[in-house]
Amino acid sequence: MRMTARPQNVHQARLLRLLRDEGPRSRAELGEVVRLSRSKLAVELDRLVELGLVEGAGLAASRGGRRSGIVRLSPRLRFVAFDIGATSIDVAVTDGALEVLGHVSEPCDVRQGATVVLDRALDLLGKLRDEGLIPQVHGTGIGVPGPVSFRDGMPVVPPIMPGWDRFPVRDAIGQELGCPVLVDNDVNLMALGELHAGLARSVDDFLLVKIGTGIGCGIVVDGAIYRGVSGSAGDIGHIRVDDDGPMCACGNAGCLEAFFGGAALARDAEAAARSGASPQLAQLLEAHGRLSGEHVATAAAAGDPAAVQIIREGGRHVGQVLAGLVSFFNPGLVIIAGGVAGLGHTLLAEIRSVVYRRSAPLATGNLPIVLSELAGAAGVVGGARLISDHVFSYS
Amino acid sequence: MRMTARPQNVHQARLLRLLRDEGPRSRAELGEVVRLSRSKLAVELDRLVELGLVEGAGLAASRGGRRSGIVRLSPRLRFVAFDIGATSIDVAVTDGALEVLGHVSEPCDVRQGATVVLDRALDLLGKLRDEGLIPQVHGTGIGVPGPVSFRDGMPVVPPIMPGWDRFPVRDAIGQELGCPVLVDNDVNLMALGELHAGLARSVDDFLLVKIGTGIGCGIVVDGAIYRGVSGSAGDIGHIRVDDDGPMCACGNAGCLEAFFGGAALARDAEAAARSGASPQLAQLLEAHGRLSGEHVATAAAAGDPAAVQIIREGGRHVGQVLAGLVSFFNPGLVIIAGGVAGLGHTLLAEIRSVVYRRSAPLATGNLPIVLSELAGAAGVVGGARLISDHVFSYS
DNA sequence: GGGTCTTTGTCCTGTGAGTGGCGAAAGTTT
DNA sequence: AAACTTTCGCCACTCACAGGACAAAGACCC
Repeated sequence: MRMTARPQNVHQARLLRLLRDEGPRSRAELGEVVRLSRSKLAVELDRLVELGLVEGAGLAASRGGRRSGIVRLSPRLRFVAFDIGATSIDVAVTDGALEVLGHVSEPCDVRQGATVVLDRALDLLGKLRDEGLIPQVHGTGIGVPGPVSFRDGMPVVPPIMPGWDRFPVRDAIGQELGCPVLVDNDVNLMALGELHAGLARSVDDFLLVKIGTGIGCGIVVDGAIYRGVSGSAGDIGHIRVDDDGPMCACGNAGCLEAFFGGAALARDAEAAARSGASPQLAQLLEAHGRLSGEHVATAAAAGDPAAVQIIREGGRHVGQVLAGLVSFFNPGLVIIAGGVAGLGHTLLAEIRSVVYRRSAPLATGNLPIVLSELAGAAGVVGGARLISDHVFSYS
Repeated sequence: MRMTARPQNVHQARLLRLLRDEGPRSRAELGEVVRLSRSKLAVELDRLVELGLVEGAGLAASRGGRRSGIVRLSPRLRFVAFDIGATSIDVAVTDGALEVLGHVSEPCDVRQGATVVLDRALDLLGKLRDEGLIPQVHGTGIGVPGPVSFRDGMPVVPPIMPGWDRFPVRDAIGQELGCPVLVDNDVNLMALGELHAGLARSVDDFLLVKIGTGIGCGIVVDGAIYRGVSGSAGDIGHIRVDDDGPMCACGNAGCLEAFFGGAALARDAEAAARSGASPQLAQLLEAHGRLSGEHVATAAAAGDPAAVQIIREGGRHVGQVLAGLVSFFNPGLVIIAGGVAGLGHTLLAEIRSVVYRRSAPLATGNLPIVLSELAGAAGVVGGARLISDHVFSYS
């Protein structure tokens, strides 16, 4: 099998990223954007066509003279993204511009171990392949719900992924699919997704806070993921909120997650149901046997005061931590994502209120705090972006 | 007057930074480090000699054949650094390798306003000039104790610098000295100083926490200062520690600075003196009229339990904030600096204890937390480094 | 419909930067 | 003193790139 094509120099890489992010362009327009002579541009484009990465696509409208030829990424380019969550697998296939062509998802407990879960993910990919969506895979991005050694392409001592520690995910999937593979933390991928297709498109430095089973933060510095020296940057779930807070699974008291992680939310909701503070939640508890964030969202949307109160308090705690991080990091945007983003504007309003009150004024002067609009797609788009940045690069 | 020389391409810039950081090198050794053919290396070095930035310096020891010619930065290169503190001015002159050749310091209240303070700084520079230390100034780095718009080269709404808001420091000094000038926050410059000459030389991502009149943090990402979108990154003095804490000048309660800034330390020390809890501090208070961090350090060194207790509690609060930042940022090193670094190992031990206990294990796995060893020089070395990075670059 | 102007794409040649070989110079080792 | 090693200047050869000339394609004017 032929190795998938890669750009041969920085100019080709630049052109590929341009076509990916800005869409098809006429040769004339490309000439104005990149700083290359007409001859060299033509040569590089010809080479990209030869590599099968780029192709002509008709003629552009005239700008007063001869019509210029439009150039686009080959429609046969395919990136694959696996978004392994704590309780779900998402698999998607995108074209070269990272538009999602197919997306399947199924519940899956990550605690079943690396082999089982990855096999399941490959099965799902097979479904998409059967639909004829995938002539060839040019790269695969994988997100996992825990800390990752990006260099090694494997999880390292992940707290909620037994059986995954130092499992060579990148190399195993690379072997299987015969394409470049990169592995990263799932929150980082969501941040990349927002950078590519979401509200962060024009922002260089921002934070994405994901509140779900756990609470994590993707950090983007200068348009790239910041991972820290051991790949655990953004691990904000166990930042201390209050010494007198509830005990956390990590052994300390008063962690953010102990206040507002998935388990904490269920705990508080069930307490409100049992104490009689919330008839709505009591009803939902009886119907489902247990409660989760979604039930709280439902109850709050129906006007249940206890549910609203739970969300408010959670938002306040998230806001307290976030206020400190905003003062420290001075981001240009903060995005709130994860299952809990369904809690909507009650949550957002509370977070905003705390952050705007407690962060340094210069840092909040022009700081939007918004809910993610990508829903489930952020992770897989981010995975595609991760590997596409790699494939569309030249070192 | 001729414009000071600058490198003409990236190779020359690389060579200059190499000679600055690694010291004089033989042409043969340089050839092994940079990826250039012998001929091109010779050409670029010749041009640098022509520009007056580099010169030959005899022959290296033989490595088994003909001896290679040693090359070094011109000994006539000079960088100037102004470190404007809240209550002091430091002015230093360095050679091309950022070795401090002359350093003068005097007390000066920054609240006298930009014109007065900068004139004073220029006077001090005049002293050094009179000593014949400065044939020509190739660049000047300036640190000020407040937020800076790096792009504009001026302070922006600095809380403790009345009369400095949007004063064009960079352009004014550039006009005066006729050389490139950059202005940055003083904490950022200390971080750069540590990066160049301190304990962070081999670390790409680290934090420098300065505890003095205020509390701030320099953030280094990938070997460069991270400033955030509005230049206020690292402003950690008003991160919330405890809702029930003392009121802060900023209007909120329980800020880190309200627990352990310069004013808070004096307040607690004087309270301990007056309450009779500390005879040592009472004595010092009587002798000096008021107390500061240094007095607490003196008393603690002499074994005064109340002073030690003050330091311990301060360290705990700093540690609580820092633990969160470490989890978030996952640095490779944390340096504690500022006047309070004189509090020494009592402080350090307490900070370490809290951070190692409360941060994510992966982030603290191999995280040194150390006291700065550069004392007063960090700021000026950082200033020289800032402008030298700029002058020794080619865009 | 024809002529003129504008824009785009291709071809081609001149230029200039950079590579690498060769040999002299300068040391070391035997 | 001879043989080997390393360094460095010189030089010719290569190759990539810029930019002009020209052809193709279309707009606009009369």
